[in-house]
Amino acid sequence: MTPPAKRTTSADVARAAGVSRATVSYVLNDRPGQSIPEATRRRILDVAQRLEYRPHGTARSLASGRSDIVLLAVPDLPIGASISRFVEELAAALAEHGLTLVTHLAGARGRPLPDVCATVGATAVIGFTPFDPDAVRALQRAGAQVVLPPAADGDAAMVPIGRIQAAHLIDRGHQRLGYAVPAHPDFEQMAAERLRGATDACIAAGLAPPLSASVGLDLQTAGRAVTDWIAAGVTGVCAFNDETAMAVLAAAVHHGIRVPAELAVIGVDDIPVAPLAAPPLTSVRFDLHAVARRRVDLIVAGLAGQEPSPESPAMAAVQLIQRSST
Amino acid sequence: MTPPAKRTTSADVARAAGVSRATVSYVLNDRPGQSIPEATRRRILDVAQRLEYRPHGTARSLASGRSDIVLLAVPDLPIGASISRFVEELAAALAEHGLTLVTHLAGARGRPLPDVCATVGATAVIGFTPFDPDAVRALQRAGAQVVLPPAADGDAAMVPIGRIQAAHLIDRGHQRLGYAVPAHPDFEQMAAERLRGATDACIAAGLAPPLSASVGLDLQTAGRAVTDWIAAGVTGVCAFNDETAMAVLAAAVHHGIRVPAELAVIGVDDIPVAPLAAPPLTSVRFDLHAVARRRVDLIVAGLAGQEPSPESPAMAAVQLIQRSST
DNA sequence: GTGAAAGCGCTAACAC
DNA sequence: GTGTTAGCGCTTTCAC
Repeated sequence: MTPPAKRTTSADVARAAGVSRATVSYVLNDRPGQSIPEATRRRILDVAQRLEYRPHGTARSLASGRSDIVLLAVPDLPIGASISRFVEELAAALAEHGLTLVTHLAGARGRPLPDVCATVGATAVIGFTPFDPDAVRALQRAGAQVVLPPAADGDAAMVPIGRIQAAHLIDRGHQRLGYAVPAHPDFEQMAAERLRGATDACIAAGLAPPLSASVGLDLQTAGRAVTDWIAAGVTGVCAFNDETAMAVLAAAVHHGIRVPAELAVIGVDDIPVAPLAAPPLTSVRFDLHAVARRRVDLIVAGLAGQEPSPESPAMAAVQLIQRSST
Repeated sequence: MTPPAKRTTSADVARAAGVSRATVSYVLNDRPGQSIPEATRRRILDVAQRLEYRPHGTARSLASGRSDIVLLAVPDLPIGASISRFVEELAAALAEHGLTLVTHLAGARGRPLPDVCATVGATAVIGFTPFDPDAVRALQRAGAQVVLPPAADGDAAMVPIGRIQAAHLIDRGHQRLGYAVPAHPDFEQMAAERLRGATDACIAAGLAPPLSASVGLDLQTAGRAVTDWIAAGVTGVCAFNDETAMAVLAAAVHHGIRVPAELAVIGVDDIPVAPLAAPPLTSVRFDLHAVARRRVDLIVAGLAGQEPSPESPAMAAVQLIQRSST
């Protein structure tokens, strides 16, 4: 039969160390202002280690009200590997504050986010795209103390990406730009932000805004976009992401259009296969580390009761990876 | 100031419905053998809905011992979009059983898995690659009642993939096969399983086992592998995954080797950009849905106290997506 | 059929 | 400094 595998409880530790459970609690959470003799302290820590004691998070959070669990809601998008880098950064940064990150994939057939939030007892919920006020309210009622991004804010971080892309092409002499928006409707909002960045760059350079076109991951739609662009005199295209960029690339090659001579293409994310494209794809990569830290700061501040936070709007450090597609 | 946002508690529902908390609990969990009048039942359900009552998972699991939370441990690998499809299937299948799935990305800088398990109070833990006995024990002590895959078992599901790949190439007349193992060390185990499948297929067809070579996501290593293969008379290559396959493809093109005429290549996963490769990449896609259901069955059985489960070894339904790289 | 009461493992006042 | 005590929100036996 399955071993019931009794967990080690805080009482076990207390007994083995010859102190009370309260003392154990104090030591393990090293609460300040409880001058406990170093000897006792060490003994308790020792015993806990030896017994492989692991605080029962469930009980702890019930008692304390806090849970130290942060829930990351990932939209059900065909997101690539870049997201896992972000998640990892986030988890690491949160861990430094004693917070535990778990992820929930939003998919329609799974459970609704507020349910998940209530089930795991998350203290904070982080999303990729901003939550609307109703969603925020629902999450709060489900126990979340902090919900990010709060309003239509966070996506401001997307703007610089488009700007960098366009600026790069403009730098290289392109005067008429195209923008490839992915066909997937869920990307719409994000794409609009990035396009805005590209538009800003064009206007700042005295050029016309980019000619945007919808591009799916197939030669059909990509081909149509490419011919339209060429017809309009576009010589450089910013793609929403690398997948879309690769579709543009493939379509250009398919139509006998030389890249980058006749059409330059730049993506976003620097996915693993980007260097393997023909020609290798120029891409833009943003500093997930910085973004993650920023998010974590906001959470920690929020949990500590401070309102939103002082400053720092969109400090997404964006890095350009130049390859031969531009 | 931030609204404290008092949660609706089961007591609130009880009061509003004019019954006791016990009754509310019975109705909401519809426990059998508690013949409760349909009228009361409906009233309680109604009130709960109206009050947006959401059971406090934390308290519930503390009281009941169960938690209905399943933790998926995702290895920190450059896994692509296929994983998110799998996660989604899993979440949906679990939801049907009232179980909630959350994911933890394993990364070294995050918190150790047993800690996460204890913190969220997971009832079951699912991994991608088998856990060794020590890990299983640690997770059990952290509160997990079921841990999958238990031993070096689950990966048997990988074998058919390699088999199908090789069989496809053999079918198309290839007599000498190559196998592209990814350079990333963490894929080693999985790759070995898939290679085993490919080897099986070769032997069954009276051919020599595939010539395996390590291929990173760069032209360097891929190029070396390709020239080695060509020198050895290899005409068809099974790649561990699509990324690796695309590296092989790119290297072949770079070396002026025609695909598929001189070298055919087949990948795994059918990632979004696979059709965009030059030439479009033949791939193998497995039925995540079936795999997910299988996993869920094992979990539900395990949670119900039944041991491992009756049968069904490796029923991964594998589907071939034929494109022009083979 | 429904309610009262005893905890689940832990934290946090408050006494000693 | 350390132990005692009262819950956190819920489930679950056991009376009514």
